[in-house]
Amino acid sequence: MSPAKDNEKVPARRRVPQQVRSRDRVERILEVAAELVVDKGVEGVTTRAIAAGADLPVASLYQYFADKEAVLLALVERDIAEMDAQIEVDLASLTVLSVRSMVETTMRAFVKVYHRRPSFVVIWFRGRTNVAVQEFVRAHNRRMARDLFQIARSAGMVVEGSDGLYAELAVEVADRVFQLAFETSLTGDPHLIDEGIALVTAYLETHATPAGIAGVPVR
Amino acid sequence: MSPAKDNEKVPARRRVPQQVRSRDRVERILEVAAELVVDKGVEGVTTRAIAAGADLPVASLYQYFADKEAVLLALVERDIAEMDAQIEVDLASLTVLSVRSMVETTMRAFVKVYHRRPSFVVIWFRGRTNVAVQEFVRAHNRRMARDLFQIARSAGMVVEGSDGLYAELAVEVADRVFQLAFETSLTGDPHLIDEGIALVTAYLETHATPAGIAGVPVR
Amino acid sequence: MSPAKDNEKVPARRRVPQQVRSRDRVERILEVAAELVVDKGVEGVTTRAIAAGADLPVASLYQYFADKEAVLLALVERDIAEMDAQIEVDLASLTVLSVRSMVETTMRAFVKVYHRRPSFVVIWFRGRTNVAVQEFVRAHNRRMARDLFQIARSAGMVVEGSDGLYAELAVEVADRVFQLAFETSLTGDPHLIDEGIALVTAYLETHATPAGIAGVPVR
Amino acid sequence: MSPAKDNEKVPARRRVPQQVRSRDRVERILEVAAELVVDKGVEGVTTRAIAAGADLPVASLYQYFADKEAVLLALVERDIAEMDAQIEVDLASLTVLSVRSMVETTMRAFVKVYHRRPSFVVIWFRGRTNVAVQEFVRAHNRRMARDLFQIARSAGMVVEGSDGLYAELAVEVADRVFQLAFETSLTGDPHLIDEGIALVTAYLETHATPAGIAGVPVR
DNA sequence: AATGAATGAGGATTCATTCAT
DNA sequence: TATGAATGAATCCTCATTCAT
Repeated sequence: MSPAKDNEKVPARRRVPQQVRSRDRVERILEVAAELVVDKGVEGVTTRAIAAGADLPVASLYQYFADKEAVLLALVERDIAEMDAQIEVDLASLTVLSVRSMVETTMRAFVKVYHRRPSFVVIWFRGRTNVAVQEFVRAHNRRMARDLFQIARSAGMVVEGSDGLYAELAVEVADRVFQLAFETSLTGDPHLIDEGIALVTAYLETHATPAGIAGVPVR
Repeated sequence: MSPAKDNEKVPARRRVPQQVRSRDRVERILEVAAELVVDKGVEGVTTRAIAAGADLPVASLYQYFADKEAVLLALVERDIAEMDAQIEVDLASLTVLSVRSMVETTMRAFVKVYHRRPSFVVIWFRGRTNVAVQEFVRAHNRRMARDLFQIARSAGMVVEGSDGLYAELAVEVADRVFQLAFETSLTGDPHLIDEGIALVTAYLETHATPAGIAGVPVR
Repeated sequence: MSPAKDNEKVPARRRVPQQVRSRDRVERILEVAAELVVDKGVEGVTTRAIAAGADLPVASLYQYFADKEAVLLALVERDIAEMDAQIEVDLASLTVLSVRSMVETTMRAFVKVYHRRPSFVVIWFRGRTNVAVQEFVRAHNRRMARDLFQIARSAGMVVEGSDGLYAELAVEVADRVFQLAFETSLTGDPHLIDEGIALVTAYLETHATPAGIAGVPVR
Repeated sequence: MSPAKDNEKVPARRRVPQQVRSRDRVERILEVAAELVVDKGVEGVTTRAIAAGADLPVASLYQYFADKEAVLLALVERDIAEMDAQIEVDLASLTVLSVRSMVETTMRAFVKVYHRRPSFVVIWFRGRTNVAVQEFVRAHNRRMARDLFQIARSAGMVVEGSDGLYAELAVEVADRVFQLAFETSLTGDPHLIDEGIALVTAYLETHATPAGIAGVPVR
């Protein structure tokens, strides 16, 4: 993944060595920030601490990131992209689409990435301060809800007259169930996750066709 | 300067007035803190700001509270007690107990108090930093779940073999639905609240007896 | 002069020793700031430098002054008060009031204080950044112009129909002449000062009665 | 990327285009700096801001200017040259030379350029930090005073024994009157300007011959 | 019980300039 | 000539807490 994002100042580069060094540094910064988040919480991510950890002058942070918040946002963007990829792969392996299988597959995909990316868990579930992060994840949730809803509708799983709002609420509720499950442990309470899947499934099945509940084979 | 002259006998009332003053001051501190929370967010609650608002020396705060977090905790404790009272009153007025009526009554009772106590909304739904607060509310949620579960079981609304964990999850999910509904507005998104009630009801009905779904008259 | 001003946070004190230490510190801060101004210019006055010079933690500055600008303002206020006193004394010693004697006496009084207070010279004539200082001196100039105008009018020195605006302009022009004279040297170019006195006198005499030009004995 | 292909002969014009580009860039830099000065004050002129405004790398500024102060100086030099030109033209149109007509013409010429070049007003009247600028303008003022004095003396307007110092002081005082008039408004207080002209005239007339006061026809 | 005074520790960000390429 | 990258050095200010009195 390119480190270039809107919220990062990525200097145009001319020579390969520079580029490489630049990328290294950006990655080092993100890495250190991720560690700090996990070790000391979002509040522990200070420009001083990042700079010290990455062995850089504080001023150099501002070569790569507009400000401190942009570092957290970059972290979140990276992890969200990973979630999208994981969901896509996992959904593609389904042979039967049902409300239950879609919910379970999607939610388990999230859990996989949460395990790989504990820093996301901390930033998102424990420290919702950063407005940019909040808006980014919220927008992503909406987009994801829409996409999943489209898939379900194309497969004839959704009852007539049902709009995407149910999907959005379901995604947000799932998000909060995860928050609950990961609030005290970085691995997430498995029982809570199972129950959460059941809960979201139960809710969405109230808006599903019989086929959506029974399952339709993927063509 | 006091207008008391040396040759007047000033009655030596030391105990009672002190206590009274103490209570006044504590209340003033809480009041100011609540205002600050609503106006400037949890981060806006600084010892300086509280002291200035309550017209007290900063150092005097530490006569009444161990530290800053204790002030927020006191605020939360007060509001939680109010919720318990509201729930008790509202449940007592029910003539028919059902999963739906209990869920709706309880959740609406919360909303009533949220409206009366916007500071709780801000502390709890927007600023989850304070560990003491978190543990307090979590413990309260568990206690409440247990109590409600007992009521429902006594009324024969719960299927055999069901344990209190469902109730706990339901309470926590409800909490997160409220977080969602109150995240952007202090009045709470009414549509989201309605949907949340539906969602929690649907979930709990999967563990209810037919009587629990149909309703049982209160004796 | 008490160091207490609106722009200083002066803590109420209970015991003499505290009070004394407090006053000492305020004075030490002002002293250090004055030295810094003279040595390094207004830009050289940083919170760090003051704190280092006064052997205080930076944070302690904020016990006595609201912010950095308040320190400069305190300095200026102190010096302005000294000017007022000097002017009052020197004018009181005049036996004959004339435009020339009033202008000369007043302007020379300023010069005396400029010599005693080089920090004022630097702050006012070389670094007009600080808005609070600017407004304070400007307001003082207006007040002084009004006062002098009243004295002159009471003595029958001012022609009918002349308003105080001429006095204000004269004061401001005198101020600029001083700026000129002190811009490159802290002692002020004496020739320029003499010429400035002549210039302001010439200007004001165009609004003076014959008595004002010739002089009236002080009763 | 340039659209030039390898097999096209690209004419090897190296000198002229470079020069042209160079001049363009210098002009763009000055233009941006002037805007910044007016919009954000002298303090708002940062190398970053100039570079951003001129769409140049910050480092490239140093190809054309020794340092930041040099940019301001260049701006001032340009504007001062314009003033000289304006004064020359305006004085040339006089048919009668008198102290009054010379003072008025010269001072009004300044005002004209101040209106055309608000950046000069800000740099010179509100931000006297830059030493190079200060020395340049001061030197120019002296030269101008000498020139005007020569003209006046050639025309027999100056009393015997009068030296150029009076002219210099007059110029500097005029400068300070302008500072006063333009301190709060970029258009200058017209009343103050009129009074300033009167003031300078009154002062210089104390050193003028009757012919200088009455006026001498230009040959 | 009350509080004036004091402060250590830390916060984010900006800036002019240099230099290897 | 041109410039991307890098940075040392500063900047002001805030905060929770303690402690002698």
